[in-house]
Amino acid sequence: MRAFNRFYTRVIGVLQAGMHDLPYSLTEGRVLYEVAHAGSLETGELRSRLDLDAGYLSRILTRFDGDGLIIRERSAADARKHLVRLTPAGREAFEALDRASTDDITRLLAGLPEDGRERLLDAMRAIRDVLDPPAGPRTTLIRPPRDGDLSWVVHRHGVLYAREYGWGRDFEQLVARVVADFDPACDALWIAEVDGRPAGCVFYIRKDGTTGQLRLLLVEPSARGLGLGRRLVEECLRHARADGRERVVLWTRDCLTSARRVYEAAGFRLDSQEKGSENGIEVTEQMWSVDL
Amino acid sequence: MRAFNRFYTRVIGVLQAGMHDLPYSLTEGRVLYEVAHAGSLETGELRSRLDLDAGYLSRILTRFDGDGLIIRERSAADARKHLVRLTPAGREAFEALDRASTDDITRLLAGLPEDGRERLLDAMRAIRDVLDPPAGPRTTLIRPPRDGDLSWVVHRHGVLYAREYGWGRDFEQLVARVVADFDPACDALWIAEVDGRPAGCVFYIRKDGTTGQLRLLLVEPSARGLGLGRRLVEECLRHARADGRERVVLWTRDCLTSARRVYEAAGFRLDSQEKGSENGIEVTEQMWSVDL
DNA sequence: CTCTCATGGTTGACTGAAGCAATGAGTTTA
DNA sequence: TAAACTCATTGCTTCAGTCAACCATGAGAG
Repeated sequence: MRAFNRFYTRVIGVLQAGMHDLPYSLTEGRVLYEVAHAGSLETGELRSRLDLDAGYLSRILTRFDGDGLIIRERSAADARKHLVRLTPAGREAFEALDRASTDDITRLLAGLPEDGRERLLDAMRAIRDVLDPPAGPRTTLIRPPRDGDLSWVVHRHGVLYAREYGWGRDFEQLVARVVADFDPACDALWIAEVDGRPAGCVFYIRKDGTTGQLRLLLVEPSARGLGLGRRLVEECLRHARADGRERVVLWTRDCLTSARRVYEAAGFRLDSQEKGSENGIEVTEQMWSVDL
Repeated sequence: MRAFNRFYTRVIGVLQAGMHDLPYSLTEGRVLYEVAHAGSLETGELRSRLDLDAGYLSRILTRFDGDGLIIRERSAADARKHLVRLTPAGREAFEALDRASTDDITRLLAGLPEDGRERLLDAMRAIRDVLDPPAGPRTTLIRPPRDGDLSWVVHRHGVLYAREYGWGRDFEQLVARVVADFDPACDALWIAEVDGRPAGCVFYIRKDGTTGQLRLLLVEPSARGLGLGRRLVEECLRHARADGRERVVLWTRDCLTSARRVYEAAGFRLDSQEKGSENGIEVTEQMWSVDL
């Protein structure tokens, strides 16, 4: 991590060096940025956003005012406070700055291989998500599948169960078979999204007679505790009723305790279980069902 | 990307703020770091590594010398140059600095959720790999499959072909079926690695009689041009011979031009082709074979 | 209504980081 | 051996940013 910090400090340094021909320091640029994006802003707000010293900010604003980039005026509500907004000249200065920065980044990105940009942006998003999880309630959504979801399902099952329970090839193939046999004409699949990215899934499979089967319920560790498991199961049962089923069954293993709680809450009851083994690991297969 | 830069500047700032009780500036810390890691270093080398002004560096070194952290001595080979190395006190100062930095990072990481650390480090590695690809020749390897590879195969096929050719659910299910039907007792799979990470694959499927089939040849865009496709196909044919096959066949589509070149180079010839359509997109299915 | 105190902004003085340029010691080359 | 060059040092300067004193305004108590 420290190696990365050293490295990235240098990257940022290189990008900023490219902007040295413009007459604004980094901090001044940030001020312009904030004011440009807010339209009109109290200086106090500006100060706290950029974590600047009041005196320093005052001087910067005085200079900007002198250069005709901004207009400062007293707040009508509280004459102690000042409001700041950009003049046309200020907006132009901001846009020049913005353009210079965009150019630098474009130049950097242009030197990258095909898929590099995407990987870069993915990784950056991941870092932000980890270090500074978006505060407010995360937006969740249960939706029908799209292209790409099936391979996502296989991949995440493989990765997560390998990590959490050590299940290997047999399990991956089992998942692949379910996905391969999935028939959109009579089966169904829902994907749970958190903030626009897949975070869980469940399959509904139409069995013979009046029975349906729930399969491959998964919720990403990072998305647990949001009630997605419950909603996925509910969606599945609702669909089963609409599909004329009288009963839904599912297979699971005793080690999947959090899934079990979801099944119980949805009305499933344990019908039978038997011990088996996979790759030398003891597992207890369970069969659950619910009457609709 | 700019949002990330702003964000990460703040992260680095926070980490450095935690070290403010120590009497060294960021640059001084970097100097200590370089000298500590190099053992003994010419000041010129130091200057170019850290990209410092000669005067500024001279002053820093003078101060360090005064504080008894380093020893400066003239180079025996060229008395204009100076050599710098740490005194025991200097090493101790460096270690204190190092410890403070480690502590800060540990504290930051401790506040993260379970899988966060891993995602963070993965993402950081990805960013470095993209922005500053390890120079020397990349190490490549063709190896038998491990746990997790099957789901990787499904996932990358789904993602890459969706991106490059717009193939969707049908193709994902086709791949899933191949993976589900894969029988390690008579079939085979090889994974190509670049720098220790999966970058390609190929399946060998034993067909009836004396025929084998090559399936799901894939090389990541970032790993193309390294000859991995050729090596995967060779591995597959070698195995087919060892498995007593007289002939290996494969299906492909005419739009996969780079794969075609690999097949031709390996001795495959086009047997037949027919037009079809998938999701409304025209495709030409081709059948190739090679006699062993 | 006015006095007091809190808040917000401004200004002057100051510090530390860092760059520039002149200087001098030492080295290489014509 | 003199000229050209390299390298470290030092004085001067700039710039970013902090601190503290000060002034204007607003809010609440008597």
